[in-house]
Amino acid sequence: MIKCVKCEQVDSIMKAGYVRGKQRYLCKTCNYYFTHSEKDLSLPSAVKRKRHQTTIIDIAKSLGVSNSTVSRALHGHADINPETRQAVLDKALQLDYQPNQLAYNLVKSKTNTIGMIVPEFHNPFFPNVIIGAHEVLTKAGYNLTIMQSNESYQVEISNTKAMLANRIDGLLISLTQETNNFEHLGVFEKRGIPLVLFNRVCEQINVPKVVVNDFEASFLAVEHLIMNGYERIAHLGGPLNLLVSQERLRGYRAAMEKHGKIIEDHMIIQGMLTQQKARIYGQYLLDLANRPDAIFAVNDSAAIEIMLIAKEKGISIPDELGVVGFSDNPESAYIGPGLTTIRQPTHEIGRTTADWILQLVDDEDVILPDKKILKTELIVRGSSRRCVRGNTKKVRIQ
Amino acid sequence: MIKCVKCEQVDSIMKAGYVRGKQRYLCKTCNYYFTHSEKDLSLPSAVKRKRHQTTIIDIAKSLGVSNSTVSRALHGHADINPETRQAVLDKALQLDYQPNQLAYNLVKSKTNTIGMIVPEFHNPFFPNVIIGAHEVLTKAGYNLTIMQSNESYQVEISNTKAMLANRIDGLLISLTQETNNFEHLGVFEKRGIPLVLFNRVCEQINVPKVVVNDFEASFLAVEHLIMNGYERIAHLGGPLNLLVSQERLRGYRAAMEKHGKIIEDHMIIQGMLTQQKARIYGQYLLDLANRPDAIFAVNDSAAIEIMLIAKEKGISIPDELGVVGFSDNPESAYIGPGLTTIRQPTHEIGRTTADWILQLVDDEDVILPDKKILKTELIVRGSSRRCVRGNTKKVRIQ
DNA sequence: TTGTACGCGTTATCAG
DNA sequence: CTGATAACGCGTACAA
Repeated sequence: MIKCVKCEQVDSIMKAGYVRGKQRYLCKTCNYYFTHSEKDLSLPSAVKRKRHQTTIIDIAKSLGVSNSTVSRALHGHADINPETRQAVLDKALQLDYQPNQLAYNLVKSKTNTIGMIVPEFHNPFFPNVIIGAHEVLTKAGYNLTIMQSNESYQVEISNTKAMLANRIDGLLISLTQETNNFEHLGVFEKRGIPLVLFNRVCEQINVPKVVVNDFEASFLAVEHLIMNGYERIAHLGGPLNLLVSQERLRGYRAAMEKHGKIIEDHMIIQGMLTQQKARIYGQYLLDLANRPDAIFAVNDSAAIEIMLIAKEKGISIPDELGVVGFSDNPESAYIGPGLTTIRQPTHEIGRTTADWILQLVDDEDVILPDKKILKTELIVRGSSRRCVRGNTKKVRIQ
Repeated sequence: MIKCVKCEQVDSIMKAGYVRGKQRYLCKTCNYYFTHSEKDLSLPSAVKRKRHQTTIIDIAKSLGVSNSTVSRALHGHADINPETRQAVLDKALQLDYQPNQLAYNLVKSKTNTIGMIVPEFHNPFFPNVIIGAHEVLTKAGYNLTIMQSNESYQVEISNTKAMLANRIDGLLISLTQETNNFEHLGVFEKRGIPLVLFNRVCEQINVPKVVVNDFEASFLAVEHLIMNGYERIAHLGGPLNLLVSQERLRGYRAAMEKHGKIIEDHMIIQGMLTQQKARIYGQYLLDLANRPDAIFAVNDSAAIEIMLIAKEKGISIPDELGVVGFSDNPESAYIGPGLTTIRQPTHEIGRTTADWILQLVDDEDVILPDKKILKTELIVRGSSRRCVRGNTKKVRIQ
C-alpha cells in the first residue's frame, strides 16, 4: 500500500515510530525515512493552549496586503496610500492588535528600557532617587527596570548579568558596600552599553558619576558642632570601602584639624550600620569614661539610634550631647529635639543620572563631565544647637 | 550613458531618488526601476556603529558544528556528546557569549518578568511593598519591572499598554484614585496574562486581591479613641472611589454608631490628601466653633499635619485633641507625642502578591482565593492616650 | 548524536 | 505606493 518516496519500493517498507502524530516509515531497501500523511490526526485546535495574539500578519492577511504595508501604515511612514493606512488602522483596532515589543526589540537590538541597580531599599534615599529618575525616563518614553543587590557583591553580579541578558539600553548603578572588583561593569563598556554611577561610586572605572559634596557637607556639619561649643566629637562612619564613607570621614577630620581639635582613634568607628550595630557602637561611645560630647553619624538612622540611647541613659540633648546625622530622613524632623542633618537632593540625583544616561543612550560619543557633584543642605535643628534656640535653620552647602 | 536593465533603452532613463547611497533610475519606456552601482559609496566599516555580540551561531561556526548542537549544549539537554558539550561551553566562555534574552523571549513568548504598577512613591508604603515582592520574585528567578501611574488614570492606561507590549508574564497593580473604568485590565484576562490587585483594589473585576482589614482596623482605632474619652471624633478620609477609603469610613461609622456617638456630616471630609489639602481641612476642622476633640485620619502624613496645626494653635495633644493615623510611617514613632496609628504589613503584602502571581504564572488554572485580607496592628502612642501614660502599646487586629 | 529548516513578530531594504 | 524577502538570535521538530 505504502511505497517508498525515493525508490518506489513497496515491500521493504516498515513502520518506524510516530512523528508529530504522523506515522513514520523506513524503506529498508534504500534506507530512507519518510512520513506518510494520509490524514491529519492533529487534535482540534481547542488543545492549543497558547493564545494567539493578533500580529501584523493577521492584519495583512485579512486585508489582502503585505505585512510591510501594514508595518508602514502602523508607523505612519511616508509613501502609503491614506486609504490603505486607514484600512489597516481600522483593522488593527478591530482585531485588537497590540504590537509585540519583544519582536521589535529583537530587530532593533534596543529595548527602550533603562536598568537601575540599588544596594538597598530600607532607607528612603533610594526610593527617592528612583522617583526622580522615573520621572525623567518616563517623560522620555523609557521604561525603568529596578533590581536590588541587597548589599551583596554576588547578587550585584547576577543583577548585571540579568540586565545584560535583557539588553537594557543603559544602566544606572549604585554599588554595594562589598564591591571591590569592577569587571562586571567593564563588560557594559565592552558591549557599548552606557553606564552611570551614582551615590555609591568608585574611581576605578571611567564612567560618569553623580554624587553629592560629601566632604564639604561633613566638614560643615562638624564645624557647626564645633561652633556650638562641642569639643570631643566622635564619628560613627560607614564602611570604609565606600567612597562616601571616606569622603565623610575626610570632612570630619579636616574640620577637626582646622579647629585644632584632637582626634582620638577610638572616637572613630567605621562599619556597616545596621540598627543593631548602631546601638552597639553608640552604647560603647556613650559608656566611654571620657565620653564624646557630640557625635557625627554617617546616616540619620544611626543618629536617631544614638539619640534614643542618650535618652535612655539620661544624657540630655543638645546640652550634654550634640548629634548630627546625614540624609534628612522624614523622621528626623519630628523626633524631639529635631535632628540636625544634611539633606541630600535625592530627586535631583535621580533626575541627573537619568538625564545623563539618556544622553549617552542617544549618542554614545557625547561628552559628559566625569562627575557631577550636587549640593547638599545643612539642616540645623535642636539636636546640635547649644547657643541659640529657635526654628530650623538651613545652610546651603557649596 | 546609463541604459535600462530591461529594455536596454538609454534615452528614456530618469533619476528616481537614492536607495542606500546608490542612484536609482526609472526607465520611462518600460516603466522599470533599477539602481546602478558604479561604485560602492558606502563608507568604511568603521561607521558601522552596532557592535557585534557573540551569538550561538558564532560559537557554532568557530567549532564547526550546528547552532542546534550549541543550543543543546548550552542548555544541558540530553543526547549530546560530553566532549562536544564541553567544547561548546569552553568556546562560549572564550568568546564571552551572553545569551540574548530578547530572542529567547520572542521564541518562548515569555519574559520571566513580572510587572508592577503603583500609584505613587511618596509614602513609604509602596516602596515597602516592593521590597517584599522583590524578595519573592528574585528568589524565584523573576525580574520585577516597576511603573508608576502617578495617581493618573491616563498614565495607568499607558502603563498597562507598555506592560502588555513588553509581554510581562504577570501584573501586580494598585489602582489610581481616578480609576473607575477597568477595561484596560480586562485585556490582560483576554490575553491570558495573570493579574493580582493589591491595596487599591476594585470589586468590578474578578481577579485575586490582597488587602488589609481596613474596616476592622478603623473600627478599632475609633473605638480606642472613644475608650479614651473622646466624644466628637472627626474623620479625614481618602477619595471615596477608593475601596480602602470606603472601608475605613465604614469602620469609623460603625464604631461611632456602636457607642452611640453622633456623626455630624461636617465632621467627615473625604478627598485626596496632599499635604496642602490636609492642612486646609485640618485648619477648617480645628477652627470649627464646636471643634472635634479627636481626628481619625486616613494616613499618617495627614495625621501629622493635624498635629502640627494643633501645636501652632496651642491645642494640646492628647488632652484637648486626640489623633490617630494609618500606616505607621517611620516619622510617626518619633514625633512628640508619638502618633497612634495602624501598622500595615507592607512586606507581607508584597510577598503575598508576588507569591500569588507566581502561582498563576506557573499554572493559569490554579485556584486562588478571591481575596487575602492581611492583619494590621493598632500602635497606641501618646497622641490618643488620655487615660494611661506609658510606653507604646500594640494591638493585633484580627 | 548531530544537522537542517522553520517559526517567533518586526523592521528595513530593495525591487517593481 | 506596495510586495518580497532578508535579517534579528534562539529553540526545536524533524530528518538523517
